[in-house]
Amino acid sequence: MHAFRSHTCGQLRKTDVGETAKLSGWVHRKREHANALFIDLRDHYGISQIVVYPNEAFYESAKRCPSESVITVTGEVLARDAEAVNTELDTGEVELRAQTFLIESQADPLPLPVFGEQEYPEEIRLKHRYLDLRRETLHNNIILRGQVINSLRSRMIAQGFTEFQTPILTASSPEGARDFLVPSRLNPGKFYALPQAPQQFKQLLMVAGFDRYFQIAPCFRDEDARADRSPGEFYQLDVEMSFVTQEDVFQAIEPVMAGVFEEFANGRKVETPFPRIPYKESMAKYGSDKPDLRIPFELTDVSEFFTDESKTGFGIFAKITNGGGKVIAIPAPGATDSQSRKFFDSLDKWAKKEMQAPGLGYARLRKEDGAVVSQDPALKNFDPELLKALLDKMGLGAGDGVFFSAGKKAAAYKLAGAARNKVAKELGLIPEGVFKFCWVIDYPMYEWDEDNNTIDFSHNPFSMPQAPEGKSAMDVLLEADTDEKKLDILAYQYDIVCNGVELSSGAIRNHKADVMYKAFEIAGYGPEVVEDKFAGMINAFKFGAPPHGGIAPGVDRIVMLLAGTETIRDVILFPMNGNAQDLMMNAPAEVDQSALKELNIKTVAPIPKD
RNA sequence: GCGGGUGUAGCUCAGUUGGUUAGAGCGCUGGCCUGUCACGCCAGAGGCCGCGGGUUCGAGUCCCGUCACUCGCGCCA
Repeated sequence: MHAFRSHTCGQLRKTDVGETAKLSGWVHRKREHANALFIDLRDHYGISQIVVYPNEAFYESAKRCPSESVITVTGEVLARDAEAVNTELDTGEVELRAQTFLIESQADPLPLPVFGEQEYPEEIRLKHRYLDLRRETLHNNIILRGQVINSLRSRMIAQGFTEFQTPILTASSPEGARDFLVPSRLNPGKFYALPQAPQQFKQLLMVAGFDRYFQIAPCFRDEDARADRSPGEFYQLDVEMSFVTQEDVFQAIEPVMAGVFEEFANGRKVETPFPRIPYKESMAKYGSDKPDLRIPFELTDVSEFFTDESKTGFGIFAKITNGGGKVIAIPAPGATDSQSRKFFDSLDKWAKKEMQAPGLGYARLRKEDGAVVSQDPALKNFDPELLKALLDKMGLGAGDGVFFSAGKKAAAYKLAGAARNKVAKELGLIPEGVFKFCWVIDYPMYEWDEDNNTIDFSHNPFSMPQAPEGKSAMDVLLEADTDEKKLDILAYQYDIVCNGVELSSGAIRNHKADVMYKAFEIAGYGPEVVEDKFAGMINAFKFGAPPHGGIAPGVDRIVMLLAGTETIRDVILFPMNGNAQDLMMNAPAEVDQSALKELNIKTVAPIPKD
């Protein structure tokens, strides 16, 4: 018989009754009864019940064996009596009567109980990740992750893509995030950067004629964490294709995404085809370029209703709208009927505290003398006809509520978009069990940089500017002789979004060197910047570059959506905490002076705050 | 960098307007129980109330500071 097991803990069935079996695993739970000790023995595959009778020499040792110790048990497979069958377990019709009992590895008292679905503090979970990973939910999430990646790979390969491995030690890449730097021993004073994405490499692969590239690519960005953004590193399904239009990229990727989501949906619906929403429309309707389409209501620009203070009796919004600002209405269907005043006040408080906004106005709508009115400040003194027009435009009536986000255009929409998500969540208006995707398209090429009062790239500087029939991208750039015209230029730049989670950006790339120089010139960068920062790529484009484009959906976020978890850490094996520290491995850490000396590096004390 | 929340037993939490010896459940230890499977019953151990300062006759509770974790803003095209 094998040294450790003849079967796994999830394997034994009624057909094995009478056989001698050997199982190894972790002591999951113990139950001592008057005349028998029951042990739930767990491994990766399942749980089997071990029964130990008091006449066995090892009874005391088994009884004292701490939870999560690893043991090996040999014994006879017994059928359970009908009333003793556990229908919850696949192995519940049988049990193993222990005849030998060996503790392979005894466990100390646990900092983190494995049994049960109790929530535990992040700090302890991360420090003892190997224990947390034994727990069912996390264990299953990680298995799911492996299956999803496998599915993505096969779907890409089936479409004629080839997987490539691009360098990890490379030069600073053009993505715009902070780089992780790696000092070079052989080149004193110089540094590699870890790739923020294999962007230039995949474009170079197109120049090299490989036509269809993909990679489950590790990416490194030194930016602060969020619930859906792991600090430091993440994986994306990096894709690039030659001789394609934007539509070709959509046709290639949409079936992959829809397919993998359907494969692991587990009863949840995936709506296809994915709607396409222009960026401008997305901002207007949802206040965001990552709209959650599950939410059954949209934003409305109601600025025009608030401009005349003599008709609204509400000076603040009049001042804002007359000063070029916006008032954006967020409906709260049924909230006046279903919620107390506290609900409305708490959203205002949330806007002030969490969003660091001036506030969120609200109005509760009730029927009085046949008309729908509100006694809350924003609408209280409204001209009746104007109020009716406002409510008609938004389709609101008695029993509903409405919130108002007011301020400069960008800030007003940003708060409104966040409020739309918040209101829908609190009112329980986000349906579970459905994945609603969309493509957000037609991103602007440039945006106004408020801080520096200049025009800058709004997204990826390597996107191809859109040009109408008969005109070239170069024509479009040359004709944009005012800031206004420059800001109107659209790019072949797109995002794919699912349930309000941004899965990926992508673009048809700018493969023409002259157009690239011109595009950078508009954003205020001379040719030397292009040549210095993006040397590898721009030089390659001078030797015959195919038109190409691609996309890079985030693997962690895909798994997160499929696993239904709130934080991205729940689909990552060994995540770092919010301060980008690995509490288990103790990283980052100081290193020996000798190592620094070899790298020609001296550290200095951190500059004290003020 | 900024803001919110949290911090009480190994873990999840309760702890009233400041008032005697800070509690419960889970876990742990010991005992009991003829079959449990979140077993049940009895008993026990376990606390710098995050840390530092202050107010007060008296602080888990109030004030100031600080640290940690977390959520968000900035940042991440």
